[in-house]
Order: sequence, then structure tokens, then C-alpha cells
Amino acid sequence: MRLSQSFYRTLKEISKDAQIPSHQLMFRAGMIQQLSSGIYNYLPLALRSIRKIENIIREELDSRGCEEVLMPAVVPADLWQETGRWDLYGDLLLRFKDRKGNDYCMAPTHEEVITDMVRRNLKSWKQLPWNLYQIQGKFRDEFRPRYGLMRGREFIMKDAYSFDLDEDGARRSYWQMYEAYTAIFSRCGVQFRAVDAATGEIGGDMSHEFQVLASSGEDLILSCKSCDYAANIEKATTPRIQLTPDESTFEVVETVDTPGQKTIVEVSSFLGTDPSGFLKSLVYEADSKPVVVLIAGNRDVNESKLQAFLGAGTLRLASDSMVEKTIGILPGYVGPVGLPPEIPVIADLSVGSGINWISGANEADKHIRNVNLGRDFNPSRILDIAFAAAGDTCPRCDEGRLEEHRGIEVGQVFYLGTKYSKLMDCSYLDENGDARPAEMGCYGIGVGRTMAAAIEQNHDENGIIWPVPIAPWEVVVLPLQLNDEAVADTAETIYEGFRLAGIDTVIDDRNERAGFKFKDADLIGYPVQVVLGSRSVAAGKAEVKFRASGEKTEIPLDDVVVTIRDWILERRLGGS
RNA sequence: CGGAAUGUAGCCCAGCGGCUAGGGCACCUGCUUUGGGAGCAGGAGAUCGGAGGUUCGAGUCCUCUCAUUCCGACCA
Repeated sequence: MRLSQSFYRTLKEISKDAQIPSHQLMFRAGMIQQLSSGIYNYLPLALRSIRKIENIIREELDSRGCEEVLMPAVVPADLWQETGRWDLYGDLLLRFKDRKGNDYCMAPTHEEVITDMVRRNLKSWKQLPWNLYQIQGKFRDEFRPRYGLMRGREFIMKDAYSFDLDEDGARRSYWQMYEAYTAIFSRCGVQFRAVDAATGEIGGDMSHEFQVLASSGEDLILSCKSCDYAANIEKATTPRIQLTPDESTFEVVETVDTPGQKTIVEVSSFLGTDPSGFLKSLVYEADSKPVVVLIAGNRDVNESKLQAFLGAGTLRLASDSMVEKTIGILPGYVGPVGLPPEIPVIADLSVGSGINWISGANEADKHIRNVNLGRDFNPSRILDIAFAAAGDTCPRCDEGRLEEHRGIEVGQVFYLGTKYSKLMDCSYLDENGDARPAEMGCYGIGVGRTMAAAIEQNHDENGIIWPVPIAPWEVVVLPLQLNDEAVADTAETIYEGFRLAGIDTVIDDRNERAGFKFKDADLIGYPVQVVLGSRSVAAGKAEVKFRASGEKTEIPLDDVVVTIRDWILERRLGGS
């Protein structure tokens, strides 16, 4: 590519809307343009990197027996109604009508479409397993798009779906994809960590996220310093706690007046106690039915864990009026003692860690002291439903402490089971002629986000430092004095040599000053700069600068193409 | 959904109710320069997000609206 003919343009200034390095650099390097909130044009440089990431994905998946398909972005509502997600998915799903008034959506994910596609073809046990994937634009009407391509509304995603005969097969498919993802992200040149993850609304019971570690990440990861445990905070389990308190230490229950004091902070400050001695009592609505949740005052309820345990389609804190109607008292004074017997009570493990709790009295302006598990209240279940936190004991090795990191989720793998295949009747006949639903898994990679995450991890004050496997271009040839015929001719010869050698090369043949070209080359982040100036060309040398190390070296003009070609080829396939 | 801020040339930003709306970057012309985003001179480019209103006079004040960005979102 000749820069004199290229569409691209770099900028010196950044928009104040660009908050993080990857967004700022993509903006300055002329890789993306914002068209609307969370919606971007991908300009040539960005698309070249994206295509390379896509091809790495294709190579790793195809070599593992996956097949690529392409499904529509616009999907009729009836498929989504079959699984109930038309109603459950909420505002993230962009819905609209066609000219005939029929409902459609922009697909945010494709479980319904792929399951429909597969059920039309699937007949016999002899056909499975299948693993189908696509790379395609998705649309999710995010409540808060931000950070450029990091959280867009329209974004490029690779989504794959596996169909197996049984659970064993599905788990094999799952771990095969886990390995594929490890290979893919290694090749893309990002530092990442696979962590235990929550499954969320998509369903299923096993999931890992691939998190690129970066301070700008939106996700919180907890990992053990002593063992290999790592989990998203949405999923991380809290420390095991002993549940047999000594009843001889229980004190007598006592009611205290706490006029106007409702929150834990207010009451604990009013009573001069620490929030950790407080038993927090929350009323949730799970599928519109009330549930009381008890938890230590210094812990927070992890609603995704709670929802998973309850198996509820929807879960939210009950409104004040709902609490008053079902419990008979306003929030702030709810407690575990004397609740209506028909309301289920679920306690977090932390409730077993303390004695002589302070709680609401189920009476206005009153709390009670010395409330104890077993003597004063008996929850129907005691479960791990709290957020783990940095400093907790590791739930796996019981030795190390958890520490907190920020991560960018670039991929996630799910074991789905038969949730979709049952709801949509995607089944096959087994050896006995019995119909059985396929066991499914689904697997996503945010392609644009992977590119952004790579920039987030690989840049300096001068610009991007592309890992070779995903660099838009591998080499830039920089003739510094175009009016020097020897320089211009040599540059053309070397440029052509790289092209013939199959190296992705640009020549900066713009009539610009040297400094201008250097700044641009550093900003764009070409892994190798081949600099040709009058002096060095006259001496029969090219100056070569490696962007990542900053190392500069001189190479005889006759050798430069071969030497740099070999350097590129060694790195083109990336890590692992 | 709640709160806040911002919309002025392709990009980044100034602009006190008062004359013909400024600057930097980028762009065009000429001269000069030519190894880390050069200099000088000249030039083109804006219905100041949109609609109403107040006023002798509105980019500036008021109302509505649209858009973008940031913070927060039930913890009793």
C-alpha cells in the first residue's frame, strides 16, 4: 500500500470523549470514526487488524473440526418467543417491525437461530457432534456504551455453538473450545487469564471467561496468590465458614428503639456498633414471588448467584410497597424473627459466621439485639450468595488470600446443556430409536474488543505497538528524501521486494518531512520501520527500527528484505 | 432509569447580551526548508445541534427538543 494513495489520516489531537488509551490511539491513528453512540465506522487500518484476528480464529477453529456459517442479523420474533427470551431479554434487544407489522429484532446472540438451523438437519445420533461458528456484526442496545470499541452497541463477534449426543461429549466440546481460545488469544499477543464465570441469562451451569488484564477493564477478577484459582467477582465463591456456633455464648434477645434509623450505616452508627455485627435482611421478588435474604451487614448479595440458586427468570429487590404488603413493615426494619411463615428465607454463609446479631424487629423504629441462628430463626436454606472480596481466604486451597484485578472480557465459553434444544425441540434419534435433545455449548469472542484490548496492553506514549500477528501492516518503508533519486529508487525496490516476499508492507511515499513520517510510523505502530535516507543509502545500508524494543540496526540494502522477512515470519504465528 | 456536563469549520477548542464569530491542527497557493509532527505570506471553509421565546439587538438569556459524554442505579 502506498500512503500517498491511502484513505487513512492521523490526527494530532484526541477527542475528550476518548477516555482510555486504546480508544484515544484508535481515534488518533484514524482507525475508527464514531457514527452514533456505540456505533463506529471501521476504517482500513482497523479492518485489517480485525481481519487478521478473524483469520486466527478461523485457523484455530477449522483445525479443530468447526465449520463456519453465516446467520442473519435480523431475526423474526417468533424464534425468540419459542425460548421466552423475547420477553426476558429486556431493553438490550433492539426490536422493530417490518412493513407488514411483524416483529423482528437485531440479534444480540444466536442460540435461537442456530438451534432452529440445526433442528432442521439433525436426525440421527450418527451425525453428531457438530460445532458451527460465525463471525458477524451483533447489536446490543447497551444501557451505557463506552470506551470506543470496548463496549459498543454494534460490534463484531465470533459466536460458536456445539451440539453433542450427551453431556460427556458436550464437556469434551467445551474443553476443546477452551483450548482453542487459549491458542487464539496467545496468538493475538495479549496477556490473558481464563477465569470461572457466571452464566447469566444465557443459561447453563459451567462457564469460563477469557480476561485480558488491564487497569481500564470493566470486570473485576479475584485470584488466589497461592493456587491457580481465579474467578470473575460475579462467580467467585466466598470462604467456607463453620456453621456450628456455640449456643452457650448466645445472649438474651433484647429490643432497642431506633427511631428513624433505617440503613445499616445509620443504625450501626446510632448504636455504636460495627456493620459486620448486623444481620441485613433483604426482600427480593423472584419471578414476582417474595423471598427474604439474610446476609452479614458487611457483605453484599451477589444477585447472579442468588438468581442461579433460585432458578428464577427475573430477580429484583422488592419495592417498598411490596415489602410492606408481604412483610407488614417498611424496609429498614425487616428482620428474620417473626416473619410470615409462608415466605421462604435464604441465608448467606456469612450468617453462620457470627452470633448475637443485630437485626430489624419487623416493627417500626425498632431493632433487636442478640439474634441467633438456630435459636431465633431458621432459614430454609443457607447458601453462598454473597460477593467474595479481596482479602478473603481462597475457597479452593483454603490458604491463600484473594486479590483483585481488572480485566477486559474478550471471550467466554458456556456449557449450555439442553436448555435451548428442549425448548425448541432440537433432538436426534439414538441407537434405540428414542428422541433425545442435543447437548449444547456456546462460545463467544469479541473481535473488535480483542483488538482494543491488544492496544490497551501494547502501547507507549508515541502510539500503538502491534503484536506482529494482528498488525494491520508488518513493515513500513520510509524514504526520507524523495527528491534523492537513489533513495526513491531504493525504497521502491525494497518495497517491491517485501511485497513479493509476502510481507504486509506500506511505503510512506508522501512528500513529507522525515520527522512527520517517523511520528506517524510510531503512532500507527508498524512492528518494523525500514528507514532509507540519503546518507545510509549512499553507504549501502538501510536503518531498521523495531517498534516494540526500540532497537535500531543497520542492514545492508541487499539483505534487508530477507532478514526482515525472516524476523516477521518467526513472529507471525504468535505465542504458544 | 436518575443526576450532571457538553453541542461553535473536517478535527481539537476560545468566544463578557453589542460592530464583519476567533485561534490551533488539517486543507489550497507561493516562497523557503528537508533525519523526530518546520517557517513566512496569502486563501478557502460556519445557516454557532434543532424549534420556539425574551430583547432595539441572541453563539451568549429562557422554554422545549434532539444528540453526545461522564457519574450513579435500588443493599432495608
